[in-house]
Amino acid sequence: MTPIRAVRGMNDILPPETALWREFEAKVEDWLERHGYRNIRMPVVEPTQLFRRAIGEATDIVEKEMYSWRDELNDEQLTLRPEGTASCVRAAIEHSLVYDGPKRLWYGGPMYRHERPQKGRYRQFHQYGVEALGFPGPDIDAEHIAMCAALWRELGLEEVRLELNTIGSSEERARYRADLVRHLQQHEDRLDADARRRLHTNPLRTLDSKNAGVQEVVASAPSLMQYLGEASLAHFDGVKRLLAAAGVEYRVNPRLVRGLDYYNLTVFEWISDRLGAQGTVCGGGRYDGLFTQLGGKPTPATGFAMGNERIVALLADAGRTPAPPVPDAYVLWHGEAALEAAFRLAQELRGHGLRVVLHAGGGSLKSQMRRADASGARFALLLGEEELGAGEVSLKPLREGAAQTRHKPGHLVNILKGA
RNA sequence: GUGGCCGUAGCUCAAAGGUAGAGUCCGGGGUUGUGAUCCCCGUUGUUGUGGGUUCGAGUCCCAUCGGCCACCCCA
Repeated sequence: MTPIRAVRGMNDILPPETALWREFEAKVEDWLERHGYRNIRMPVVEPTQLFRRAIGEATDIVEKEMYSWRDELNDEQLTLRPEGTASCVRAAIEHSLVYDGPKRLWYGGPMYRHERPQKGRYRQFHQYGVEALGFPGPDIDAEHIAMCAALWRELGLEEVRLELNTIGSSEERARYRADLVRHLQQHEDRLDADARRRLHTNPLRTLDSKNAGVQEVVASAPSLMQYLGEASLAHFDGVKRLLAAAGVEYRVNPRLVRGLDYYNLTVFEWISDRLGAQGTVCGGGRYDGLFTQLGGKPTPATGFAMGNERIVALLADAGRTPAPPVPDAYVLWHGEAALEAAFRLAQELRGHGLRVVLHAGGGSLKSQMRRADASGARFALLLGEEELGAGEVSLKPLREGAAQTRHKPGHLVNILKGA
């Protein structure tokens, strides 16, 4: 019988790597709560229409990367969420979360995109998402960026750098878009297939094309910055000023555009050079239009998401794997009669808050001892050895080579706790 | 979705068309300080899968699945 394998691009995360994940998650969630963000949890499955409306029909995600199907029982079109912002805003509208004022929210969990797997890109991957709903000013944009900077510092990731841009309002973008399309069409012979296809669907995306010929055409194209009005420029200035005040370094990248249609004004990306082609560790920006796009009241908002696999990869790369928890005692037993006593002893010690591993299965005393040593436990407790008196337990320190001693079970708690 | 490289024991890797191996791990035993080191013995494979070429295929060819990398895209 051929064994069943995991679905392509969807990975098991195994010990000891899970220890690194849990440490990362604990640090991130502490950091979020410290910044005043509260946890929200949304379903993994949403109506397909949510993402079509929020992310945009002409985006790669909606065009070809969503896990979508028809639930025949209810005749509904459903989709495994490819990102979290749409769900979060949907929930905010559905439950009138901003009715009594703006909200700072965070969530975490798996996202699904049907892409070809490669390093740092998987079909099921994990994100932490952070959304600030109902805040209009550049201060909240800067807060998001600055809190990221703080997180990288706390995680010890010094090499992550910030790229920043503004993409203006939808009106400004529309005017720019028309001129950009005109320019691209004048040089259509030098565009690649992708750029041509996007001419009428998503021309802004050609700005960050890696194709050399396309780059030349883009270099001579008008710049979006020239189309920005006073309000947009002031917003961008506000963000930059606060970042400077907070000592956050950034590089303005005028070609930085986002792959999701809901963004406006501020957009940013945190990038590492140590991850190969998938270097973006965190990305986000402002999305003032999304609430109305999804049928809610006009509500300004900003947010960002980080790719957990990529960040954990950076942590692992830096050799930051935490030591596994060390048991206080490993209980061995010699003979069936001793198993019962060992079982009871282990239970009792655990009841006192001690970490106790009971040897399972048989094996020679030597192999049991090897297990005890491999477990990292501080002490081995042996029951049922011939030289021991009735009810006695032999206690052997595994670390510092001290002599082994004999005890009644009642004394062990104090010894193990005191040591 | 397109292209390049790669799939041999649980893990790390040998075997350049001619009997599938080593280290590690795991199990048993010996030395020992009932643990480490050291010594002896033992288990582990449809060589990813399916076809083909050949007297003979882990090795060559085709397909397929999976992995890695790049394009693409994004977190």
